[in-house]
Amino acid sequence: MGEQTVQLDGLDARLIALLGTEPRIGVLELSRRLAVARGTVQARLDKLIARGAIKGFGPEVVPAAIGFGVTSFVTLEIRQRYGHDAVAGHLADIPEVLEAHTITGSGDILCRIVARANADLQRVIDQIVGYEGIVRAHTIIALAELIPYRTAPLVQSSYNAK
Amino acid sequence: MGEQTVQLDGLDARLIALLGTEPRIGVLELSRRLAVARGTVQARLDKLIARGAIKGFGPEVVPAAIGFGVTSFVTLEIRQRYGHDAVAGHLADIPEVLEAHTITGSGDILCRIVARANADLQRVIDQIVGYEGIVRAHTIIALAELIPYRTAPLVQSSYNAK
DNA sequence: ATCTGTGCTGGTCAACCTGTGCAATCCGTA
DNA sequence: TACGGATTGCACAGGTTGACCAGCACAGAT
Repeated sequence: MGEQTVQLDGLDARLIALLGTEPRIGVLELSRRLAVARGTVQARLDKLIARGAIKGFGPEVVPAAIGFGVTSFVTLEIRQRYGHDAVAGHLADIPEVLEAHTITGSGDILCRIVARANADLQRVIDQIVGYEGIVRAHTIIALAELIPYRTAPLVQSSYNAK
Repeated sequence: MGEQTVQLDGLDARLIALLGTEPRIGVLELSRRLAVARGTVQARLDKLIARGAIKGFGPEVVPAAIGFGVTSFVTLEIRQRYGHDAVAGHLADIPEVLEAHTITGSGDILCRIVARANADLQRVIDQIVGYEGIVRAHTIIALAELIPYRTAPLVQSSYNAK
């Protein structure tokens, strides 16, 4: 359940866009801005959440703002017989690992790491490769954020107009 | 303003954690769960937001749930004289580009791309490399999400206990 | 043409929450 | 000991929520 895909329409898209710009807004205010009935907004929101299109409204913590100014992408090569899951478990224990994916191509896992500074990044990477299931790590440091993570344009482009 | 770093304490961390698990919760309910006064919760939240530690409470849209099941990481090599900004502008026009960073090492820009399917990914990449400022693209496809994007463990580990 | 399910509308209701202001209290530091 | 900053408890008015309902419009099925 929830793993299906949802086809958005214009109202859904406007709703998400509006919530994106003014997140703490209420359902009533949303209905006013969108010029629809309050119940409609409630129903749409419920549906989007129920179907998994919207995961949640969690506070978006900015790592850089709480002292983790260095972002890096690390490609890991793993010892196959250990399996991805075991390695994933190891990575999950390290708070600085913000996400991890298995990937195609050279390297087996790509993960996003943050650290307080370059020297601190070294510590984190040492911690990662300290696990015997990991053979090697290739580190790429992010210098500047050209496009911060966003989904708004995607939402806008993804609905088929009524 | 907002680009400084904030030192969290235990209450901040608990507050963020609680908001993470139950995002639609109100300030009053938060204060009850944390066993502090409502005004304190409000003050803390305001401060966290004002200092940039929390960027917002936007709806977290799941690309996979609205039809974009393929995630990939693309490394771009650019023609230096065009400059990063021009390329960033081009990338920003493509909705499927969810984020982009300048990076160290081989390649100049790393970006995260989603697409409806592998064939669709080809279309998006063609669109990206169609710009003359971009020399080459190396594509890595994400097969599975071992660790979905998270900041909770980071927040937990980042405060110095009172 | 009629029926039917679905979604939207506009309205009501009681209960609750928010934003705001204020005086009192606590606590670390000068 | 005195000060400033943070926290607490309390109060108020106004707005919001969740739940409900009847009416209506529309598309598809009969």
